[in-house]
Amino acid sequence: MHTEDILNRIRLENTGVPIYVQLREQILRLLGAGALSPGDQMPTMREVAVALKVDLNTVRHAYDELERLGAITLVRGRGSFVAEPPAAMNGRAAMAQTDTLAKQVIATALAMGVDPATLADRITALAGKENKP
Amino acid sequence: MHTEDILNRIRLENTGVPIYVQLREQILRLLGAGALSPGDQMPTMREVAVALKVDLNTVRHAYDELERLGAITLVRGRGSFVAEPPAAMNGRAAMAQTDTLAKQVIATALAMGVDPATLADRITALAGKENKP
DNA sequence: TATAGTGTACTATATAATGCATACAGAGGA
DNA sequence: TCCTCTGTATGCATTATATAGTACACTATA
Repeated sequence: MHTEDILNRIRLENTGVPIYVQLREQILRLLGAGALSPGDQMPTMREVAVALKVDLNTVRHAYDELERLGAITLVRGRGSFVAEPPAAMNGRAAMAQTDTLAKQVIATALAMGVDPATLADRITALAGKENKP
Repeated sequence: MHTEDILNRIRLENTGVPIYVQLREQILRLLGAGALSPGDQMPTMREVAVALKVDLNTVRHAYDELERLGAITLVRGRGSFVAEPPAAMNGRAAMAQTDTLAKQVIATALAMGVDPATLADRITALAGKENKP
């Protein structure tokens, strides 16, 4: 809905994982879950830095990677905005890519002793949490 | 099951996550999945270092944390051994583990431009096929 | 006893990450 | 224009991470 949703949902932990990686992953997840729509303004780098009590450069590191991944767009003087979805969603190539990733995930799940079907359910639940009905 | 199972299943990636954290998490998962039984000998620190081409000190960092978490026991001059299961790893932790993997998969999917929900459907479909040989 | 294999413990070096402070440059509104 | 907000860019200090090399302490076995 609003940028506050992003800020309120990010939780930084002390697990040895770099802060900018945690930011990158969690924001990616939130955007995928539909917390913001393409074109919506992202929370300002300074907003994130202040809200999460993290350095501006650390936020910038995360935002830079998000832009490199095509998830957001940085505009000097204006702000950061959610990019259009990667356009790869249509076509046969996308299906092949999805299947490849699916097989990979299944292999990982089996190696971990996790039931793939259960995992799939959780993916659906976590990814669809904030989808607008 | 042998220690080689551990070595063969560990995959280190270039995602900004420290190597010792990747080792810690993946070994934890493998042990939780029953790759080795309590009392079994873990791969030697030097074995891990050589097999994965990382420094002995880095492996030690991971093993130290695994011991601190109660997952393994380090015995000087003899080796490292799988500790008794913390008893908590079987109930709730399994769900948490599934959720963690689900979140990782979602992040990966988004980075690849794949819709998580679509991916979940494909996982269900493909897993159903392969589970009935 | 002697040897090989184990975990343990340092030094040293290089790079990355983080925080803090200080700016600079472009966009947009009063 | 002036002001404020934005992203962008430094410099500096500190800590964390990773690698390399060397050595020590302990265990088990030949």
